[in-house]
Amino acid sequence: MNLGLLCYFPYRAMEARVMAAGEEAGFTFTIAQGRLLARVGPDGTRIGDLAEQAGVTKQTATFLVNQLEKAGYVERVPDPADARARLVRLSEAGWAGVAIARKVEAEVEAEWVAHLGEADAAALRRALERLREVTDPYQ
Amino acid sequence: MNLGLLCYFPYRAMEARVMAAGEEAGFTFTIAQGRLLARVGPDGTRIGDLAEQAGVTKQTATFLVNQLEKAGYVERVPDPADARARLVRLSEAGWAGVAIARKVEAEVEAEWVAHLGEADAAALRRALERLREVTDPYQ
DNA sequence: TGACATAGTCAGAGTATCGAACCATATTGT
DNA sequence: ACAATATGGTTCGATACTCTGACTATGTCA
Repeated sequence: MNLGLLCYFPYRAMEARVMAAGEEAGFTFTIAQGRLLARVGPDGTRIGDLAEQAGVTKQTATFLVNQLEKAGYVERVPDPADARARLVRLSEAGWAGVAIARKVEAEVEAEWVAHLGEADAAALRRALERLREVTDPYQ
Repeated sequence: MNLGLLCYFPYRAMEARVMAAGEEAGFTFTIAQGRLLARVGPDGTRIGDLAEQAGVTKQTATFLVNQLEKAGYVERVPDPADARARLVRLSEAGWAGVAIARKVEAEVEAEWVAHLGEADAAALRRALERLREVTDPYQ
């Protein structure tokens, strides 16, 4: 079993738990929409940056942000730093969704830490952060 | 940054490298097809098991296996243990594709080990394997 | 033997994704 | 200054993926 695939299980489990909690709480966004929504920063994020971080093309990100905007989770505002760009920002409903996601993420992570033990969990985090240096071209 | 998301970067990087190598070598399967192909065991695997491991429904797996079968990467054979079931088995071309994937996986993993150091990489693997116990319902 | 469960497929519809082409604004070189 | 080029984003068209629901065939169990 290669390390990449071993990384897949926690990732998938976390995403499934977060999505289930979102649905439970009445949020209607899809997985693909959620992946973008979770990456919108506190002061807004450009479409292109969302696309890079989520691993999709700009076109796909545009499409998904359109859905999220129609559903009322985000809004587009001009980017004061560049007239070509627009910032995607969370609406109140978007913030509520992200808040639930963060809460569930913390819960799941606590379960994992309990399973691994504090020390091993901390080591895991450090190793993953270092691995990110060579696996995330957009960090 | 939550642990689930930290797991996403290596997973995505590994998949991208493997897919790129496959394309380079003239293989034509898509990402979704590749995810199934990579999970076909040496003696064949049932559609339902492929679906569970890849995280899609049986219907989707049926669809993807149809594509893979048309493309000549797999074949369906009766499961001697259960007349309802059929085993998906790799064809010669399928084996060739998987062989390349395994080779690239090993190369990428070697890069990661070089970056992390032997000891930390081994610890990472152990932690991920233990995490799998609570995040992979189908192990 | 009948009721129920399981493995797989088919059909239909919705969602996601990409490549190509395009517009508007920035940046760069001369 | 200004042409050439790069960048951020969008639209369009085509394709791939995925799901739900309904169905057949076989297995299991009381």
